[in-house]
Amino acid sequence: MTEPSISLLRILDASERLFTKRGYNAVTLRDIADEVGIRHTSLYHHVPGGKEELFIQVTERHLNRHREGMSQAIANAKADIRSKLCAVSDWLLSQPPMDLIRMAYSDMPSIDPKEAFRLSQLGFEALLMPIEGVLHQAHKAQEIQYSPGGPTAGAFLGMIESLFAIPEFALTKSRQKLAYDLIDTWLTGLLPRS
Amino acid sequence: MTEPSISLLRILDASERLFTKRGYNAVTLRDIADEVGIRHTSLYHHVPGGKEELFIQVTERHLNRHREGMSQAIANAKADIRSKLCAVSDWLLSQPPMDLIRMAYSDMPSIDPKEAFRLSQLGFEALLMPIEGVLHQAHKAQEIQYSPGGPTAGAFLGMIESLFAIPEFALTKSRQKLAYDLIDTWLTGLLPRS
DNA sequence: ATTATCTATAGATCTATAGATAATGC
DNA sequence: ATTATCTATAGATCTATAGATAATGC
Repeated sequence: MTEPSISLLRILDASERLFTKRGYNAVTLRDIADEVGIRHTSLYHHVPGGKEELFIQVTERHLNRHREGMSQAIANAKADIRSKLCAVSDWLLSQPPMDLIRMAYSDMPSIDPKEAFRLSQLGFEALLMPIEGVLHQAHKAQEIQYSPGGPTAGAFLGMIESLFAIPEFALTKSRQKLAYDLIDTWLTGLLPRS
Repeated sequence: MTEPSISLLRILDASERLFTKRGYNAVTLRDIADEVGIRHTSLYHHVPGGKEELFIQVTERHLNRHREGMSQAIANAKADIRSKLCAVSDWLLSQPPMDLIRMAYSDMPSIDPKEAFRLSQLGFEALLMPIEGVLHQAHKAQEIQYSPGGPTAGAFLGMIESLFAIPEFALTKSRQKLAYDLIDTWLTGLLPRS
């Protein structure tokens, strides 16, 4: 594992910004090169595989960071379920939107199926498994009612990510605070507690 | 308002299938023409504005159908909040995934900003307003606790749409049933009711 | 006569390669 | 000497237009 050069890092960072924002197909090598400040042909010196390899490297790196960030957030949070979920939410909102539906329906069909499968797997491990773990833990501690292996972890992710659909100018509170409200509601329920 | 011809309808249907599935940038006019069974140049006879007009027409039509379908679902459901939300969920799952994040970050930046704004507005009216209405109604009837104008409606949408991220082969139950479970949890809360 | 499709083609853009030139490291 | 960038260019693909040909409606 050799250290990536500064140039490569700048390329990966720019690619990540663009790919995560607009998706694989809406980004061109020119866009990336422009953002780095070089000609687009120079990208091939660092990433011979071109656009597809760039996307795969960047997505893999991003998902690994997510796995790391999620487990850190969970480990450092207080033991109760609310603290854990808020920590996960903080982490998710600190990163660019992670749109699993776009990944599955739009990005992945455009790349090599084998790599697509591997990345999907990694996405599952990095994003859903940690949440599932938190819920499972709380379930074992009899803190919550919940049936494992269901759609709950994915739904939590979708709920938090939905905050990215609110445009900046329409935000009255920070996304973080909105997320905490959502988590509280999710824990206690919409129905009044007699 | 003249009736659209059969050919135009087939073109719009094919476009809608492809655009909703893969997004604006991942679909080419060739893809659409292939699915219809004509040459891609023939599309211009029906839609002179080309790809962009096609996308706008199709998205507008889809969102109008959503507005109609949502309000129908809500109107026909029983009066209690759970029935209303389940009806909304049934409707949403009967349609292709509606990925608001992809729309906002990937599709919309690729088209005329004025049209993008109009479509976003329409999306808000068609999808979020009806859900907001259901919550508001239930709040007035003192059925639920909830603060209007917040992220709740969007979160509900994100939660239901998250079920589309589960691949077909991984589904143990139908998406519909998974959705009902999510709604129940959302209403009563994860925390045990004493 | 009108409507719908086709062929041929222009022009733009995109990914990618080859080889020349500049910058950097010993 | 090696590494990173550039210029020039090939080849593919995409959107779009013009004008010919076929199908349809009166």
